[in-house]
This record gives sequence, structure tokens and C-alpha cells, in this order.
Amino acid sequence: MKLYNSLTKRKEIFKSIKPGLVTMYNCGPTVYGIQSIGNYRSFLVADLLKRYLIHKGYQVKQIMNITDVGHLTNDSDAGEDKLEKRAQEENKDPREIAKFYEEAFKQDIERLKINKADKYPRATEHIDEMIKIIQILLKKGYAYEINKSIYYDLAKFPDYGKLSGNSLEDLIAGKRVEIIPEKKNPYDFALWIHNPAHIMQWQSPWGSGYPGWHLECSVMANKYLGETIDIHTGGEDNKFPHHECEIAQSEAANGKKFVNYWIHIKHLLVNGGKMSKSLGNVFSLQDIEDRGYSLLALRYFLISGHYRQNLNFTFEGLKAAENTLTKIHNFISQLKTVDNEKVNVEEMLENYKSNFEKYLDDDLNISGGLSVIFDLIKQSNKLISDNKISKMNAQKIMDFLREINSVLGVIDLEGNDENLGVQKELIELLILARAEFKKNKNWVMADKIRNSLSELNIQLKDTENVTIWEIKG
RNA sequence: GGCGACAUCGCCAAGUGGUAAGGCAAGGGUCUGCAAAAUCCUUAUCCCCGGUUCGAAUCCGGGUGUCGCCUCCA
Repeated sequence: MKLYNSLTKRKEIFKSIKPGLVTMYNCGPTVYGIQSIGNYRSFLVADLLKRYLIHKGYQVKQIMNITDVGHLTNDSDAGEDKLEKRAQEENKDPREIAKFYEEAFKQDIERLKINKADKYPRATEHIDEMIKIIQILLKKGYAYEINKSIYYDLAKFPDYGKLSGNSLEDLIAGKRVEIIPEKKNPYDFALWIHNPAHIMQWQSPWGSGYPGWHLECSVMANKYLGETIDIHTGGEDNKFPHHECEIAQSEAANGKKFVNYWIHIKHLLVNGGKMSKSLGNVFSLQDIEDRGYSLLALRYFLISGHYRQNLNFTFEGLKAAENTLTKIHNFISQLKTVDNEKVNVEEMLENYKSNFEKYLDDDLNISGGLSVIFDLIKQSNKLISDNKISKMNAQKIMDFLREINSVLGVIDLEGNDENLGVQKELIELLILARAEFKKNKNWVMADKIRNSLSELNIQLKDTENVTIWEIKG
């Protein structure tokens, strides 16, 4: 399988450090508010990648950090901490805020059917390790102390910028770097910040303060996954400076390569432009549901665009995704009812499977992967209408879809079968009654049953032999 | 000002040298008591200009346009 590596800027054959095991670190959320669907796009890509690696037979060890100590809005001491800001607005302790939104995040993940990472370590629970790495960097001469704050001395790390394409000279030339007099060089970033005004404080060898915001990822990746990890994912905005700083910290401290494959996920746009609060186009999962769309449709939408391409969110697009899913689910309902003469379906499925993998192997070519589903549906429908699909064949197709869905997670394979209990039997009883009415050409009663069920959100569909039903989405 | 990405049918989106997958939407037909579903058919020469090549959406150069990052952000 190939993955595009942001570091080398080309697709590379993926090879894990240890055979059969992949270590993956995902930049996770800062829990100072409800996460947007944009955030979830990047988490969904990590999920897709993990699911596919598992499909390929790897064991995947996945860590996603929870940032529960605020980042500064800039590297100066005067920066504002988002968590603290929120805490002040809501008149609460920052820890309360973080806890509340972390919980909300975890619920969202479940609702989006994102498989859980092995661990979601919190930044505030790793302050000791952060202090340790700062001490190592100081000892090795990569950092310096000024006024009880510690800065990274980037002049000592010439590789800085190799990920984003920036160079230190460019950064100065770019003149957006704010000059903070106490730093040796304007681009040096903070490892430890002394600022009595900050609410959250920890003790350190340099007095009380709080850690620089790039440290947590270096520390947690190292602690849970090792000094060199296979894959590191994050939104494209993290590439610079965050990931550059992680590299500088980890590689200087450990003397080893930090990450073999960097995966950066392009941003989700809304109506062709940046998602931003001022434009009022930042949507949460709740917003999506409130407008009557299913989260499964959202998952499909967010997953259906290649991760290295901006995906443009519109409600029109979401509607289209929902329609597409309906088509797949209709096919499954149909599949559950067939029972005709036999034809060998295994070869066909083998073919689709290898196509699916051929696409996904190529840097997660999701569009190609999805097209396999539609090809399968088209071919299967033809076989069904030719009465060539037996119950056993239908089962095999279902098993195939289940396998693919272990990677995609966008198909509801259970459909009507789940959580209905007695209701299910009642519905089928009514369908039976309607069949009698139909046989006697009592269209009034037949339509009455159909319409009444429809009002209860149960859609009947007459196929050639039987009537199938499903819950309306 | 610096760094980077992208530009393919009405919309979304594959395709990285051999004459354009797939989804949505639209139109027409079949099936059906009607409806829904299903199904069949129809719709592009790939932003512009120039070059390389027997041959380019695919490579090179130059335009134009869009988007992102450079300050916390997935």
C-alpha cells in the first residue's frame, strides 16, 4: 500500500517499523468547545486509515491526544489561552470546561461511528514528562532560559522547516514573525512559559508556569508509541508550526527520526470558503441533526472526498450523500428478500474485493473504493432481476459488504432488523393483510395500510414477489 | 511579503503518457392497480496559451483563477 508522505512530498510504499504493527499518532482536539464537522473530517480520515490498515492485517496502536491546557494565541507571554477565555466567559474552572467538552467529543465520536483509539491521553496529565524533555533539550543545548521561561533555540536545529517548506530565512523575510525582544531569534518557540496571570500553573525547576503547546504531542507519542512512530496525522494547519516544532523537539531530544509518514488532511470548506465563526458557518454534529440530516450521511459525505483535497461542505452535497446512502440501503433491503436459483457469485466478489483494495492501497483512493460498491450493486441488481441470486449468494454479498464496511463504516447493514422487537412482527402482519386486500383488488384498504404506515415513517415497497419495508431516513 | 495546494459533465469526484470510473441531479423508456423502489438509455475532450511526443486531462514553460498556511485552529 502506498501513502503520500508530506515530508517527502510523494507517495511511498508503506512499511511499518515492526512487521504487522503500525503505530499511529493523531493530533486530537483542544477541548474548549464543541468540535466542528471540519475537525471530524480529519478524525474520520485517521479512522479510515486505521480501519484499512486493520483490514490489511495490521495491528494498529493508535493514540489521540486531548489538549486540555490552553494554547496561546501566539508565542509571546501576552497570549490568550482559549481554555481560560472560555472559562472566564462561563465563569468556570478551566478543568471543568475541558472535562465537559472532552465528554462531548467522545460522544460525538461514537455517534459518527469512529472507532476508538487505544488511548486519549490528556496534556495536563503529562506535565512531568514535558518538564523532563525540556531538561533534556536544555542539557543538549537546544534550549535556553530567559526570565523563567524556556525557549527552543532553532538556530541549533537546521532541519526546521523541512516539512512545511519554510526556512528560517523565509520566516524572517515573511516578516509576520513577531519580534519578542527576550528571545534569541524571533522564530524561537516557547517550551515553558512563565506567566503569573495564567490560571493553570505547574511547578517546574524554573518556577511555576505552564508548558508550550507543541510539547504534549512529542511527549505522548514518545511515551505511548516509542521514539520513532510509523504514522502521524493532523490537519494541514498543523503542519506549520506545530508539527515542525514537534520534530525539532523529538528529534533533538531522542536523536532519532520522529515520524516515518506524515499525513496531512486538507481542510473542510463551507460554501467554497473557510469555515469560521465570524461567517457563522461552523457546524457541529448537532447542527447537522437539527437540520434533519443523519450522521451516517455526514460520515459518508466527509469520507467521500480524498483527504488531500479540500472538501467543500454544502447542505446540497450532504443531501446528495444521503440519497446515495439510501440507494445502498435499498439494495440491502432488496438483497434480504431474494431467494432464487443459484449462480456462482464468489468470483465476482473476489474481483470486487481486489478492486477495492487496489484503490485503497493507492493513498486511500476513496472515490475508487466507493465506486466498487456501485458496480457491485449494479451487477447484483441485474442478477436479481434475472432470478439468479440465491439466498446463500445474497448472504455472501452481504458478507462482502460487511467486510468493506469494516473499513468505510457508512452502511447500515442491520437496517430494519435492529431494535424493533414486536413492532417488526406487527408490521409484517399488516403487510400480509395488505397482500390479501391487493389480491382481492381492494385498493382502498391496501393503500390505507400503506399510507398509514408511511405516516409512521415506514415505507413499503412492492417488489415482484414480496413487499419489503424500511424505516424512512 | 514568504510557503503550499488545486482547476475534469449542472453539482460532487476518479483518472499522472495511449483517445475520459463512479455518485447526485435532470430527461426519456420498462416494471407497477397506483405510488415507491428497481432497471435501461441519454449528457464532458479535461481553465487559457505555447512546448515536448507518433500520441497529453496526464510531462515542461507562461498566464488566469480559487483555496489554504504563515497567530490558536483538524
